[in-house]
Amino acid sequence: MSGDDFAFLDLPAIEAAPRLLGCILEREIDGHVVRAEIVETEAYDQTDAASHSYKGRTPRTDVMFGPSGHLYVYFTYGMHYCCNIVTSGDGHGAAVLIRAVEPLEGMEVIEKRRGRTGVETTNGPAKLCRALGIDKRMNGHDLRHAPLKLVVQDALSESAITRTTRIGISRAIEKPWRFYITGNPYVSKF
DNA sequence: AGCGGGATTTTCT
DNA sequence: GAAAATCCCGCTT
Repeated sequence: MSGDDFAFLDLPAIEAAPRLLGCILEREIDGHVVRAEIVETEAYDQTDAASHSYKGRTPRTDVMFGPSGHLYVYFTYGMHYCCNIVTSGDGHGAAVLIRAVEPLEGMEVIEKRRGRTGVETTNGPAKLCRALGIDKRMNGHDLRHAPLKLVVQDALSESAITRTTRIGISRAIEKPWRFYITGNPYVSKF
């Protein structure tokens, strides 16, 4: 796939989130290539009390208001990074949190970076950032380019996707804006 | 398997 | 000063 593969990221986050399932993150790190399939996502947008962008544009959330297809990385709990893919074009303050990925290539590199094996390497938003070497320096990165690319795949069928409420938030907990590939062992919580 | 607490720092009230 | 889009360890069933 090529060209305007990223066009769907100009849709609202709630529509882009399920569409990102099955897409691949390709990372060049430590002289190796690591590839992982996105298996769990959550949508956040400016009308949403749980979103970092809810209260408007700030230095922290600046990237969420920028062009789609870029990476929004935030730091939390004093030690963890989590990453989002910015959606809906300019000015809307929306993004999709990547909550879990399934390693496809470079598992040795991932396990070494994590100090864990199997599903424990990437079944959570901060875990996968550690595994793929995503931190503050990656904030704002355009996913069209190395060393971290989003490789868009065909949309999964609706029957392969489970939709539920989001995890780890205290506001707008009722919104069913979490999506995951049904039965995938790398999903953070069933 | 499940619960409780600690780590540790940025951001907002 | 408190909360935070979390993770890991240790203790109890």
